[in-house]
Amino acid sequence: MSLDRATMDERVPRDFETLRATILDRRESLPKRIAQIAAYALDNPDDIAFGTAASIAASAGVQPSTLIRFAQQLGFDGFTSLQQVFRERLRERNSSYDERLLALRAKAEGGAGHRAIFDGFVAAASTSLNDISRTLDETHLEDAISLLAKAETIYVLAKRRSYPVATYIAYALGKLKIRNQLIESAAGLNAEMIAFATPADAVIAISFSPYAPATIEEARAISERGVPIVAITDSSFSPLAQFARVWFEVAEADFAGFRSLSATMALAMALTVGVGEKRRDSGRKRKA
Amino acid sequence: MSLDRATMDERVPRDFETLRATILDRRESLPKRIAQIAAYALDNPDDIAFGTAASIAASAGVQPSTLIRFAQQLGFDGFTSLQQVFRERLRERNSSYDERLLALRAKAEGGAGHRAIFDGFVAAASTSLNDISRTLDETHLEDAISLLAKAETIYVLAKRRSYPVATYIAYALGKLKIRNQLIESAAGLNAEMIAFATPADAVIAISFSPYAPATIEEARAISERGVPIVAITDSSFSPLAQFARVWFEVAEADFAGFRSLSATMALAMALTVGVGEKRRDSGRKRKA
DNA sequence: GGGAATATGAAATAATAATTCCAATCCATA
DNA sequence: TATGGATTGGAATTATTATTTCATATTCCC
Repeated sequence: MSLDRATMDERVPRDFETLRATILDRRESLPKRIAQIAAYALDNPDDIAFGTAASIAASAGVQPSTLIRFAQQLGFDGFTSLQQVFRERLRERNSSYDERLLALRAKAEGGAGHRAIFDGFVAAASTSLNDISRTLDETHLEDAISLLAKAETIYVLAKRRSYPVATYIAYALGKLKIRNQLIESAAGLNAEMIAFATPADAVIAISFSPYAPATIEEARAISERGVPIVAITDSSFSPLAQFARVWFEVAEADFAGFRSLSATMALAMALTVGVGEKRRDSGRKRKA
Repeated sequence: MSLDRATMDERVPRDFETLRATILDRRESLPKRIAQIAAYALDNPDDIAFGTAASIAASAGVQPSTLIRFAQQLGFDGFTSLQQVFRERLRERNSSYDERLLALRAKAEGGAGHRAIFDGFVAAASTSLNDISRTLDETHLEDAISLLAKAETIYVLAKRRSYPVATYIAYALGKLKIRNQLIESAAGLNAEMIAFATPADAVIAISFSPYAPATIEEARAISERGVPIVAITDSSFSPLAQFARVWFEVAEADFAGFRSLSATMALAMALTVGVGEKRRDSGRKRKA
């Protein structure tokens, strides 16, 4: 009976996500001006974190007192404690991209737990994506897609660490109804498989140091038959590069001895979908 | 003759990097207490951004007046304007990551070229990594690793879109000399393969909506034999979740109809390497 | 349409925080 | 070691900012 709001009401949201959820939840039932400041808060969280009650109120087009009522309605005892939540968010969202990576990597290297391992792989993947995004050569991409789009059958060649990428390419090509053939080693019939390839086909070959000898050998064999190769590899000294018509240099970061595949995956998907689009377009053109 | 400091001195550093450089540059020539607060500022920039002059001074072990002198020595007219620089830094930092993603995604959606496709996949991968990094449940990770580390043989079960992850897990487990078996569908001997599994083994199963019927069916069969399952899937309604001892919810962003695998890959690698570490540790303990 | 409950605006007040000032201390140099 | 200048500590002062209060407006329900 004598329990007041603060005691009987829900707990005060202590982190931004909870706060956000609470606000969205109550949106309908809030008075006009309070709703106005609520919307402003979610749209401009940085302003709430740094501004003064007066400046924020002015930007949102309300009175400072309304801002304080808003905070109280959420269970805080004033604007200041509401603001803390917005500031905490900025601290934790520790996130210049680079700094977040550094933090992740530091945690991964310093920390001992399994979470640290996970962070390490996330950091490696992010770094790789970042790198390739900066360095990818657009003309190479166009060239590779043109080349592959003309192929009757696309052969996909990769072993060991790169094999997952090959299977994903094969999956995606299949989905897009593009004829393709994964050169697998299980049955030992690779040589025969390669013998079917003609210069009207094309190959996507993927290999990173230490280059799987089988990949190199098969790439050589297939290039000698005049089949054009698009290679994804990690340096210009790669043996794959010398057989390739077009090749991409992808630097993958590693963690705990395992390199990320994220950049290679992104490139592989871009090639695949790019070929799909190109075929659709030229199909349309031919009909038109 | 009548030119005062503010007029004749160097420009006031307006951005954090310049400020940082300025401080580092003068480090040697600063008086003791000022140097103390300078070091503190570079080490704890967030505290400067959010704290009050008094609280910061206390943390750094100096008087508030020293803090103000420090600001003035750098050319600011007081602590407040120095603080602005630290706040600005946080603002820009935050937006940079999100804005970069937004920019990428905008280019990907707006742009027509093949580069746009590539950007789309990079953005999808980054988003996924970001999400999983926030949402991953650490206790699940520990539970899953413990469970898998005890297994005699780890079975890996995934089809179609998830298959690349399975092959990478199998590759990595092999590298770490952990006995494992990829449940492949090629030869149609899956049922027999599953029949070898015992409760002393464990399974990593991966499936996303639309769930490959074979994966679900095999997961059911193997769980009925009492073999514990660690599942990676995309929602609590996933049929995989009901068979699993531990399961992870991974939300992958998609682009052009193909979902990213980057988050799943990172998690898969963390599990794999985590198991490797756990086994090494307990092996050591047993010997000791 | 009238009246109570609720919401809002604006200014007064209280709290908090930045800045200044001055005495005390430290340090280099003669 | 004495002396002047620079540096520092701590309290007084000033400025800024949050909060409260109260009068007014709006809304909702009977």
